[in-house]
Amino acid sequence: MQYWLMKSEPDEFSFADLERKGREPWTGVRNYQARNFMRAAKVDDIVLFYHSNCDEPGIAGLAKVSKLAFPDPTQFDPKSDYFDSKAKQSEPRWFCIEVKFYKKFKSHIDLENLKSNRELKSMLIMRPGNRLSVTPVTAAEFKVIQKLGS
DNA sequence: GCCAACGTTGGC
DNA sequence: GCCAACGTTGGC
Repeated sequence: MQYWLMKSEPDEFSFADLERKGREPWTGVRNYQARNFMRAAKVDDIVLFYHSNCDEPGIAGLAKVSKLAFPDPTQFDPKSDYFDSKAKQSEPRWFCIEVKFYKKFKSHIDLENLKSNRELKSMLIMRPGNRLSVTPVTAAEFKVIQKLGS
């Protein structure tokens, strides 16, 4: 059982969108390290849903991995923003997982709150300039965050 | 909209 | 395989 933090711009796809839809394929990740993390994710792993590049950056709630990594279909779609001309059906470059809505926090945990917590200093998300859209979270960090959200 | 951080590209 | 140039991310 692993914990992951996944970023999304709420203008594109928000936690509320996930709640409404129930589940969503996490397509469009075009970074090798993030891709590798997704390939390591297992069904029922917990996902912290992070809102980035918005008025209130922070963790909006929890999701769960509902499907193991599979080839991201958007890489083969010339009409998609995420089209990759170098990807082949026989040799996909990019993968995605499916996530499903799990739980809302009582309160949105804003970035300021995360930053002020000493126990969360180690989180990758706290590193300045960190751009990874999928990062692992430790059980200890998760515990602290869960407390902040309840 | 600014800008620091950092991943990727491509010429050599 | 180095590294400068370039593009993107994301908080502010």
